[in-house]
Amino acid sequence: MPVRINELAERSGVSAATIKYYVREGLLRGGDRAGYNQVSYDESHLHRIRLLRALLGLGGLPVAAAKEVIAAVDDPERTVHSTLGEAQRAVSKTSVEQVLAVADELGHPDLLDMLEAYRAAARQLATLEVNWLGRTDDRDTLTERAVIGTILGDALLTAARREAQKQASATRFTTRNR
Amino acid sequence: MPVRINELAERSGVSAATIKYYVREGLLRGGDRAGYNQVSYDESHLHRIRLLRALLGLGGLPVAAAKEVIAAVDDPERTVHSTLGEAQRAVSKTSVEQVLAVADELGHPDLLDMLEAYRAAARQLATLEVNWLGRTDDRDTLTERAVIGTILGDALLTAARREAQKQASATRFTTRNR
DNA sequence: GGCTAATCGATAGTGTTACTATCGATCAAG
DNA sequence: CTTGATCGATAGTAACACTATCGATTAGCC
Repeated sequence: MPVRINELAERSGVSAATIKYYVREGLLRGGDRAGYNQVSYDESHLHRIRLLRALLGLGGLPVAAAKEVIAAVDDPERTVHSTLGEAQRAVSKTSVEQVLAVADELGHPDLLDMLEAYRAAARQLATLEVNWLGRTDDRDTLTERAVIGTILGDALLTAARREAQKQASATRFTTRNR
Repeated sequence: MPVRINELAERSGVSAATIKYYVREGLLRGGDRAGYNQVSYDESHLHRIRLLRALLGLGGLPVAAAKEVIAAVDDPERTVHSTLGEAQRAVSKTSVEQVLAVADELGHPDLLDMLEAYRAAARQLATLEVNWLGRTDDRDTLTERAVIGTILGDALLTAARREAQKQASATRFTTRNR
């Protein structure tokens, strides 16, 4: 179902101007030419825009970082492992060491005491995630799942954490003292 | 040890101009007046700047959100529970539902299958964190720990997750196929 | 006492990011 | 044959987080 830019804009929920911008920035393939002012977009463009919105919105990636992730997904030479690495690099803002250093500076060095628990939980989830990834055999789907698992997984985990904290804090700090 | 703005700038690592900006924006108390062009800052200002940098840097909060968190920390009327809630609100960008909806749109509705595992891990950590919080009795320290636990904990968890994923992906995708 | 350098608060300017709007040329569709 | 959509190029905008400059004043050193 080939469509023109305005319909693509409607379906994807981003403006035509923004689609042009994404094409300019190399985030999105241009449509297929069919005359001087006729270019047609298809399902694949729609899907890509949705992926982009997930990276930029939920993932909070800057456009430049999203571009690199997209490039990794599109590169048929890349292994799943290296695509996943690229996705991780894109979302990495801080290392464990940096976080602990800041905790130290703030006078709460005992944040370190929780590190092992965090690591254990992370290991457990990572195993699960890698299995989730591998549910498909198609290489393109697999690499896409790698970035989705990284980006959406991050968002999902922090959202779940907030829910759990809210719960834990409620039982701890409202039923008893303080 | 009362100091002037330039020394505070040096010690904290942010410029004098930025300190003035933070004061203007209500993120930082002004120093104590001691004459027309004499204002002195102390340890508490230094500590506050470090907290700010953690919120703005590691936490990635916009200045406006950091302001609200700071206000909650400073409000003696607030319970720990509500301060923690404020910190969570500030970092919340997405809910579990939103993330799952996006996964659906992208053609990976089975991300849902991992939700329970994420929730279980989150619950476990949340219990730990709340205990960690409660290691102090001082109310001010307690509320500060609430925001530090939320913000730095988020950063620490995602960093640990990346480490674990890297590991898991390496053993799964480089030793065998693909 | 005189001079230099620092400080004050106020206001204006800057660089970056992610779009958004406008343009003239061209063409599809009714 | 007219109307309206499209094209790519270029310029403009809004928000954000600072950063720089200003004239008035004064601390601190010789």
